[in-house]
Amino acid sequence: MTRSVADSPRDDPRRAPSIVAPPSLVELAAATLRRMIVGGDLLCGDRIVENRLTRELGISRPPLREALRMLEREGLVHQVPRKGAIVTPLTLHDIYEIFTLRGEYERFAVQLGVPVRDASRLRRCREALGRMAEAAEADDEPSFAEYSFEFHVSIVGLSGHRRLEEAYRSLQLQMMLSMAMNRRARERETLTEDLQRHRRLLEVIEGGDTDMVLRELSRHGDRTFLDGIESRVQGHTDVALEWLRQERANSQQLG
Amino acid sequence: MTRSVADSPRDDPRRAPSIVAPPSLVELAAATLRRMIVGGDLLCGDRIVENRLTRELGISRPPLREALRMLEREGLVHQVPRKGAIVTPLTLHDIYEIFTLRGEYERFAVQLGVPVRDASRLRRCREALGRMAEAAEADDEPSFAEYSFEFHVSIVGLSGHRRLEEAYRSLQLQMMLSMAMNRRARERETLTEDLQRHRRLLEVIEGGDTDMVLRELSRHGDRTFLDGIESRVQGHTDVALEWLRQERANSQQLG
DNA sequence: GCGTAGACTATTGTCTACAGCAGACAGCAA
DNA sequence: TTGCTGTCTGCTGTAGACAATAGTCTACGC
Repeated sequence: MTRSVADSPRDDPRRAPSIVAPPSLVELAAATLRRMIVGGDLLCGDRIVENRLTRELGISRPPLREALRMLEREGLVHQVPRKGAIVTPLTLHDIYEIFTLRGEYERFAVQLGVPVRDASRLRRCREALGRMAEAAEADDEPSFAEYSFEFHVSIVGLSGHRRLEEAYRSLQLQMMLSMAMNRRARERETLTEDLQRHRRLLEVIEGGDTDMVLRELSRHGDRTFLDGIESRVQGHTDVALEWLRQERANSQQLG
Repeated sequence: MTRSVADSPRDDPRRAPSIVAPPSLVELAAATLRRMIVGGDLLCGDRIVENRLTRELGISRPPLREALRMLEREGLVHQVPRKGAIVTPLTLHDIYEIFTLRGEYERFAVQLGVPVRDASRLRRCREALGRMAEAAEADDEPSFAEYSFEFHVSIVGLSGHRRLEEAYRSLQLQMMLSMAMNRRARERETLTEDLQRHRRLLEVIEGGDTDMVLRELSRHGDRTFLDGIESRVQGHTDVALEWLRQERANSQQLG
């Protein structure tokens, strides 16, 4: 794995392009933790004991604690004073929040970024898609998920809106966390089919018709994930249940 | 000042309601730093030297560093490995990003939250407005800004969407940072006029007509702040300049 | 006079150690 | 046997110290 799904964006235009990007233990620890969480090594609600992790990662507590603070603000970790940290437990309401907000981010990004002005941004999408294809070829599901993540972020990146992209990246991580709860749901769909969906999306984007992209996005969603979700999580608020009903109705209508 | 604009939300429903909420030095340091930054004690681009701050705040470096990590993810502070931290410098493009994304957040929140279902959420808005009125009465501008901040956050809180509210809170802090760059612009408008604007907004919200709230919001903006902004910041991208032109055209048309 | 190499200072990155609090368990009493 | 209380262990919160690196200033050579 050459680049983690969880690395901080290194392409901040404010920083002069340096030949070497010296990593700090904090960033490395944060990246590793993100991988562990979205990869399913740590499940929702699991306690995160600092001493144990320092042994596993081979670092001392201060950098680990700073990394935990970062993940806390990203929403992957929940810290309670004097009681420690746990992987954020997700309720159905949380999943409702994650999906709806992600939808808004994507919609706004497409409105800003399509038709595409900057060719280099499109290249970034194509590269991610290319890596997805390679991973699908090799039947390497972790890598596929990683590059799928990068692909979606790069789509939002078309907007040229860094804050939007960063917010989206953070939320997308939470989405991967929620999906780590039930991997089985995704197995129904083959990597190849998934790849096709993404390829079609990029084609529509290159077409430049904003509305058509929005329609394609609305049917793009990972709705298979939502099947039977109520039985696997708690926190069933009214709005969340209502949203779930709507999503399923749309899903049937479209596909 | 009983409650900082920068305090973390204590009303997380996942945490059992405890009699005492023991503060940690990290949170206290983060709150203090936020106040210093949005209050204008630290200006954009100012270096943040850890040792100096530990002396000023009377704490040691580890909690301060953790606080800095939090502010970094909030976008108020920019850290470069082995070179230290600075208060995030803002370009015109940054201001474009902050304003546009904030607008999207507010729009989405209103769509979800108006008409209001939960009366307790409305009470929160009214309380913030009440405190604004008190501050205006006393001609206490810092407090007024603080409660205005809380008012806007509580408006977004009507949506019942915690992640949206948190993202909005973070962005609103950056907006206050950008406004700290030129306090003069706001002096033209009296606190009373400002209060009236907010009061009208809340009335429209209580009316329950979503579209009408959106219209009111679109003319609510702090556009006086944008006057002559180009000369005070750098980073003039094309999209940012185009946006600025649009904003001014809308501003003239509406008011 | 200008450029460069060296040392020095200031600042960040990291680690170890100690203090304080929370939860668990055992012992005692009713 | 059940409930309470005291102790005890493990964890987090914080502090201070050490190591490493970047920036700067000075002195030397060309």
